[in-house]
Amino acid sequence: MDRTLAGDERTMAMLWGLRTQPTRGPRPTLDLDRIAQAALGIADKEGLAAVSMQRVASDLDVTKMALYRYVSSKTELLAAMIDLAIGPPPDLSQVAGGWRARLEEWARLLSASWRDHPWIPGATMGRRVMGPNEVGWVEAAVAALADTGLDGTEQMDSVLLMSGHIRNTQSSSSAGSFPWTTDGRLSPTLADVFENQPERYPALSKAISSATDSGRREDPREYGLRRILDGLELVIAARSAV
Amino acid sequence: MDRTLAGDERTMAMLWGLRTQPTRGPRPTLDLDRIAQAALGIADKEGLAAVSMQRVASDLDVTKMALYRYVSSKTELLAAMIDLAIGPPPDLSQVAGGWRARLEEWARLLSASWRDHPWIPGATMGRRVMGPNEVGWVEAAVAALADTGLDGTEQMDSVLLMSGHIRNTQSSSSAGSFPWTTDGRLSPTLADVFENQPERYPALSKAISSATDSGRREDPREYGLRRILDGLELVIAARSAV
DNA sequence: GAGACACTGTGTACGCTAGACACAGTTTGC
DNA sequence: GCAAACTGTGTCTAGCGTACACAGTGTCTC
Repeated sequence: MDRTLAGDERTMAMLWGLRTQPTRGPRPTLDLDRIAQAALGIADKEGLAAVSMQRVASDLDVTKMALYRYVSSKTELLAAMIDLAIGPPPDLSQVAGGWRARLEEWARLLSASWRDHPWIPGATMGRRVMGPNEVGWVEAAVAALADTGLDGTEQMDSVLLMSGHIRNTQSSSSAGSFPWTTDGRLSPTLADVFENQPERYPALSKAISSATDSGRREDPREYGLRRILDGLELVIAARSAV
Repeated sequence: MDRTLAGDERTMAMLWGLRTQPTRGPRPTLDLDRIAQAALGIADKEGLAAVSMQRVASDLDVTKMALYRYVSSKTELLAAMIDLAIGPPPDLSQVAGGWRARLEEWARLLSASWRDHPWIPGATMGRRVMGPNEVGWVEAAVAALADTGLDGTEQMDSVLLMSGHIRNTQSSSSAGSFPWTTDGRLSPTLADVFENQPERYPALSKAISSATDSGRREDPREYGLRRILDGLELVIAARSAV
């Protein structure tokens, strides 16, 4: 079990399948994949908060302490669950249209994949350990930028920018707008502020009323994505002009 | 205390100072602001996880149940703490250079403000209620875009894009790069993969080695910000050309 | 002034969490 | 055959958010 490894490195070894499995002892009734699968099912159906060691264990008909034979902490279980949920990366090499079309497809696929796992944005904030699937998605996007003239740092920063945008627009609500909304509608308190005290937030009040007037509700994710890709196109054009 | 209001609306009423304070009864020893301040101090010094009702209460020399006289749940306390941490929005009207210079300044100020509260990105994911300060920051950014020809929806989506980027690059690490790092360094396991099995992630391996070679570590936040602003500039130019 | 009322902070209790540890049972290598 | 290594279980602790009953305190009404 490589108990000598501490924390992150132990988790890395698990995620990347570097565990040496024992020869002696009783046959394990579980394996890491079944555990991660069970946790994933709970998270998808009932939300991330419903995933407790107890709950996962009971779904697998074992006691919660049995899980600790396969996973050193809940954090580690979540890491396994996240990489399982992210799933294998796509192959974009057949997408026609150059880097931009590939990144668009990449974003579309990533977003679609996350739609089934709405807890992912929240779970993938902060410091954590990446699994092979997640790195694979990064690889796919970086590969799309390989021949653009961007250097390695720029390629990775571009992917970081893209994936961050997907995460943001996936999370803040299912529609992906500001979190002042319940079901896409303004809270009564805020609606009152914008309507009856427009001088408090003049630009915002105006923007909101013009937005509700026109009604043409474009997807904030698409909007942001287009801006980002436009921005990338500029720097890429600059690089290849040199 | 407006007990009739449920959940979010109750929290809104608190954040926006719409609570009717009672006349009878003993003098309260606390007030919402002191509680939020105490919670904020704990979060800044010891992280968001250290903020428990017990801990906040003991810092204020009361029992934890006393806090529930001022706050209906921990979620509500966090909302108050977040808006306090975000702080009053800046006045950008004196910034010269048009919308782009204003948004750059806005991003710089927001990022600087969040630097003292590294827990904010994680705490502001998911669904929640916005306070007056947070709305004020949005107002400041929307105001910068008021005369650009963008419609209300586009203005708000642009601000969402900007703030999301700040949050992403603030959180994933203090340096703001991919979360495969401990102290900005690759984990031994990943370093091994990229060095000894470059065929597994060819584009990424190449990008990483070229990045470490050049060493010119540009800030991923600045990089992304520039791309976003460039993208916005394009659409704004298109709007004003019409 | 007397009482009702509304509010205060406290103490106790409940169900939940992650995880440490000791233990008995099972499989394998020597 | 026996020791070593591993399994799942049961028990335990410390902590969490929060519901609820309670005694004390201030004010408003009569």
